[in-house]
Amino acid sequence: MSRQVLTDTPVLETPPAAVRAWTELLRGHSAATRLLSAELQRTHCLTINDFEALSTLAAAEGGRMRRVDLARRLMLTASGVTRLLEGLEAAGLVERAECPADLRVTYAQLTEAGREKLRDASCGHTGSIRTLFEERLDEDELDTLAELLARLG
Amino acid sequence: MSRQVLTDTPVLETPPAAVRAWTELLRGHSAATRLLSAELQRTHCLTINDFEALSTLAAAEGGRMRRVDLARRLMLTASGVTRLLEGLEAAGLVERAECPADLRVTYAQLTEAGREKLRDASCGHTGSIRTLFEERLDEDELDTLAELLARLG
DNA sequence: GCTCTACTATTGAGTACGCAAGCAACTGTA
DNA sequence: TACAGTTGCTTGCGTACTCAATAGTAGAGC
Repeated sequence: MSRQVLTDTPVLETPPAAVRAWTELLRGHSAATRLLSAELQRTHCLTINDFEALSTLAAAEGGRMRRVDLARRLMLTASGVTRLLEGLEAAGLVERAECPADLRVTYAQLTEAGREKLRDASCGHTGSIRTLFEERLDEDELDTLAELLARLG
Repeated sequence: MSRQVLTDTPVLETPPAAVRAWTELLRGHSAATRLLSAELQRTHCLTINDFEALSTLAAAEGGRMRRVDLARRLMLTASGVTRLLEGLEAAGLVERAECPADLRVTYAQLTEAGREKLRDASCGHTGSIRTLFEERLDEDELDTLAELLARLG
């Protein structure tokens, strides 16, 4: 059996731009997530998705959304949203509301406590986000980044 | 107790660019990850991190890295890498190698089977990535995206 | 030589998802 | 009215992580 040949790697010398973008997306997401998640957990006992859910509901008309729409918005599966809302309901931040027009659907309804929790957490969390991103990218770059990423959804 | 006041939301009308970039990062990552992960799992029984680990090792000198360096590269914790490599070792794709100079460290060493698995999976996975990204962004935009994301790590 | 601190790696416990399967309610077709 | 297909939601189960605690090793200061 011959020893390992000395060629370093069978991989292309310069990977396609798409692959670089993908690996940087993975790394960037991990880095940002780890930092912001730890901060949010420490200061307000919320996960990132908890916060995103509260914030999405707050922006929705009447502070309510069908669970399935919330799932799509947060890029979760239906079961993912069930589990996420379990926690928020247990904490009294969100409650269930029926839909008289369609008995299959139940709304996720932001409570007053939820709105308050969001107000409390919002300022600090937004601050963390801005610190992280604005330290590294200027305003134009952030716009560009947001616009390019949006096209992946 | 008064009825809910009619103001729609207490949130700023236009969120700062950093916040938009962050939420689009979350959404873009979810969308891309779900798609590519399902594909890779289906075609080669690998998770995204399995693939990234193999590919990172293949690009490293001698096909080996200290576990702690691999962790940093993949944006995982030390324990995360232990668990990830457990699976790859069990599958015979990676093996342990001692470091005579420092008894604390053990290398993760790509095996020939691992190199082969990577070759098998590489083409299809790269294809999926390119399809996903190049359908939505052109070459310049991909470069820009990669560069901007890289600054978050 | 010793001691103290820092680093590498593993393990146990807990968590946040996803997928597959299932139930109930709606919709369209005949 | 009856039946098939779709949609909204939940549940059981598996998995890929994390953090906290632990053990062994290295290196620096004395």
